[in-house]
Amino acid sequence: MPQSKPRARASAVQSEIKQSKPFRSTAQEATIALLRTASVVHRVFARVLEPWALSLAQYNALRIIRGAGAGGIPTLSIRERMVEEGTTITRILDKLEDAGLIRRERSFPDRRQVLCHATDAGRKLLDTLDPQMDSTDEEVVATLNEAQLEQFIELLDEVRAANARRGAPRTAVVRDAGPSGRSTRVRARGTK
Amino acid sequence: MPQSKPRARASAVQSEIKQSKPFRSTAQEATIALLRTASVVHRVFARVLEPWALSLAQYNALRIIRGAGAGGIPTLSIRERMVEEGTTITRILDKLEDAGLIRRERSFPDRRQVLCHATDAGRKLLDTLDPQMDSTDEEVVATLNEAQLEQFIELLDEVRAANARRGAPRTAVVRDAGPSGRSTRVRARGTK
DNA sequence: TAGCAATAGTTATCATAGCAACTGTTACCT
DNA sequence: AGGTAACAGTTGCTATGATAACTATTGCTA
Repeated sequence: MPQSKPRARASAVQSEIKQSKPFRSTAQEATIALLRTASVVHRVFARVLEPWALSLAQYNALRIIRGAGAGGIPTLSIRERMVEEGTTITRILDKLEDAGLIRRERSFPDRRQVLCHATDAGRKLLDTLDPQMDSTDEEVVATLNEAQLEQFIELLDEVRAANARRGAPRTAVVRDAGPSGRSTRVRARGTK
Repeated sequence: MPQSKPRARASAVQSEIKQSKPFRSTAQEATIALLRTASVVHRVFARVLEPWALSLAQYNALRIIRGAGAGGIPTLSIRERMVEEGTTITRILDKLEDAGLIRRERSFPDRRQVLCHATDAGRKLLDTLDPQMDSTDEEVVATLNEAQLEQFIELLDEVRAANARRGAPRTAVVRDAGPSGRSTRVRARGTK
């Protein structure tokens, strides 16, 4: 892989973070731009949700639960669908339940599962929030035209797909196998 | 910008998070892709740094401090240059100091400032880490060619620039371009 | 059918992000 | 000078993220 070529174009990130020296590579500039941009956009959404005392993670979970409909949805299924596949799903749901936005109940007959349902209050809150969040989506990327948007998504998808394995959260891990080699529990995610 | 048109191309994000319905808009798909991708990439870097018990934020701070050279650098200048412009710079530096990687001292004659310097141990650690981190930068975006990389960076820069104000941390330090040339700290919220 | 592993979820611990309130220091302005 | 505002940085509080250890239930299988 060729290291950075000298770059002609002025760099926004470079001036923003006041680096005197250029990035060591175009690749580095890209990764930094990605992380910085996501950080900024994350805060934009957080600001929108702030008046309702909802975090972005809570909002996402709530939307997933509403999307599941009357049948409810088990806890870990929610986690799989979260935007940031955090491992803290239980506490997020605790908060939503405390706020009266969702309801949880053990499922039958598989009593291991806990099914989550949106309450009327939860659905009502989302009805209020949806238009604002939709607008925010549009505003955040408003500087890009349709073609650029498509490009943007494709580039992001490629990068994410290429790093999905290395960047997967660490989940269930081994309870040491021992010499028998009998019981290696492997990562539930990132296996294929 | 028109709301979502029906989209032909298969969506990676869509299948990953198991949405049954399509995104409500292309804009939404883009914002979700951005946040998800950054989350994955962040973890990739975290994994690389994990053996040294360094967080990505700590690594960035350390690099900034090393870059400042012998003169040292004041605390808040570090924060301005951080990739994620977090407000927790003091505690990040505490950890680096506890680990013996940096040294802090009150500056003279302006005794408000605290200048940070990299120790020999800090510089040595970075010398070890730099090649690995450089490789990781390359690996993360390895699926993109140079032209795509440039595109990627430009799109990210545009989105970030457009949201910089709304997405700024609340106690952001704003270098006011006022005639006096003095810098002023304002609350991001009431500003402009 | 006894034993063990896999699944579903919770809890504990630690580190970090975000905000706001606080201390100490310097600069400005009259 | 003296008062006030601005600056530099720290600390407390709360929320979230990452990981691992734990309980309870179900399923496999020998």
